[in-house]
Amino acid sequence: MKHLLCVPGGENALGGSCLAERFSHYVRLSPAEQAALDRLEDRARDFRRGAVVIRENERPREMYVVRSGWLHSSTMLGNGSRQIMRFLFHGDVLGMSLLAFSDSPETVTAVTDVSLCPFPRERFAGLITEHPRLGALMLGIAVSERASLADRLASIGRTPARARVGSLICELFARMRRLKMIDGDAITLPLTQEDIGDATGLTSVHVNRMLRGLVEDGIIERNGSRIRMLDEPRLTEQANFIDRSELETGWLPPPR
Amino acid sequence: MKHLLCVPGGENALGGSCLAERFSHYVRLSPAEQAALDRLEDRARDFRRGAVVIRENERPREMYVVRSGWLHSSTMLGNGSRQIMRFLFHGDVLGMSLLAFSDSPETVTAVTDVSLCPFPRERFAGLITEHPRLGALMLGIAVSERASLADRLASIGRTPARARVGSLICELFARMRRLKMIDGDAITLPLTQEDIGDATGLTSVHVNRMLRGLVEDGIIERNGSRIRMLDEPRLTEQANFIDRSELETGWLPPPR
DNA sequence: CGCACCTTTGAATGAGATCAAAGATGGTGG
DNA sequence: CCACCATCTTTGATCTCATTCAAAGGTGCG
Repeated sequence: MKHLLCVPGGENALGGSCLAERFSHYVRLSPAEQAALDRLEDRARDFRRGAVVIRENERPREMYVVRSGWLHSSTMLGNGSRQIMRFLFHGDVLGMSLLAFSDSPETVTAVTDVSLCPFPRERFAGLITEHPRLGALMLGIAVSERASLADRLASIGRTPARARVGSLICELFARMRRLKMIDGDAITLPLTQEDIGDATGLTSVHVNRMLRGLVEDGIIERNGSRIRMLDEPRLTEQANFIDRSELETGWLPPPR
Repeated sequence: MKHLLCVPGGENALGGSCLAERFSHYVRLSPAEQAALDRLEDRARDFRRGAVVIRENERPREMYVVRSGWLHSSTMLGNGSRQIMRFLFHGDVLGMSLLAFSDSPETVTAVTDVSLCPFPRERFAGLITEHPRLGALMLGIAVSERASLADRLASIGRTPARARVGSLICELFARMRRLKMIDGDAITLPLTQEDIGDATGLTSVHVNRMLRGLVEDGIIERNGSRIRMLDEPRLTEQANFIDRSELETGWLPPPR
């Protein structure tokens, strides 16, 4: 399980900011925007597998963009159980809640070793003042994350266990495919069945049985932490999964 | 069950835009911002109880701010069941998903008669270009809604039925109190127990039993659609409820 | 005043949780 | 390089919370 670690030197990624790379999936950045984004981020910071990057109820100092590795965001309930809200990959923003709350409502944990590009909230405010289109784009990203959460809510609130697990698998495949983190038709999950349970509102025991059922029905194949997709259309349909990774950019204001 | 209907004439609310009123809860608007907001909205539009304002998978033309009345946003699953995501009150924005998707991922339905202030997406883009602080504020609102969804997700995914119902009641009390929609320590819910079930991931039968249990334990009191809160601290604790209606505005860029 | 819709209640059923223990797996240090 | 230990997966048995099914009260609107 190897992941890119820190690239030394003043700049972050190879020649540009992490956020710029993410944004450029949606729009063609103007030179001025590109330059402003290059000034946004601090030097990349690394965390080990299991490290807590942002802790619930604490006051994060910065926001981050994922450069490499997996993370998840979760909350801890009073009764000791955990709900995982979302998994974060390359290009995902963490700590956005800093734009609404001084104390973080969520814990963000590194699932693998990760490298993150940090940037302070105030500098971000400057960025979107100078470049409103980028602010609008970030708003679009926030809205789309809200929709993903809503999908997961419907999945957990209104579908049986098998569909919940299926839906998570579909989502991971869709997102990882888009990031080329997929190997043919298989992905590697650095997750325990307990993690999957915490994301789907199930116990690890029951997750095990559901996975097993999906294998028996020839929908997926597993060995170790590797999952091969055998019948994606069927799983997508059984799980009510809808891919929302496309972003509508037609309404955005012009660049500066 | 009476609600304000349309105010005829060129302007929307009494001397200003609905969105301006919402924003002014968080920041003091500059004259330029105020003026721009006044130009944002079209004439208010009314819908009857039960009307569908935005339909899933269709292409909404505009966004709206709630001027009066209740609505909820929901999705319909393939199996015919419904998940209610969120209830919308005075000042809430609907159709924000238009900023990320061309097709709406959610249905928005009027729970009571409502009056809404519509504004087109493109004009909104112009607004936040001229006034980046308002864009930043909208971003904050989107992020805070995401957090509320996350809270509900944890509630549904990881707490028993009684706590789920309790959490919803706490949320409604907190939000309605802030909007002065509360009468002493009681609120009026224009919801059926089926609606509550669709919001909490339960059946109406079980919602009934849970409400009944809360009454028996002296936590709430009911008659008809009226709910009186008798022991809010206890309910808040049992339901793991956290009020997130406060918004952090310290990071916002200066107004124009 | 009557009908449609909502609430309430009981009994039976079932999906998923809990409890317990036996295999796998893999990372670590000797 | 191997052995050991911790962690994770798998499986079975039992239990429980919530659903389902069914039917009897309420309530308010037209």
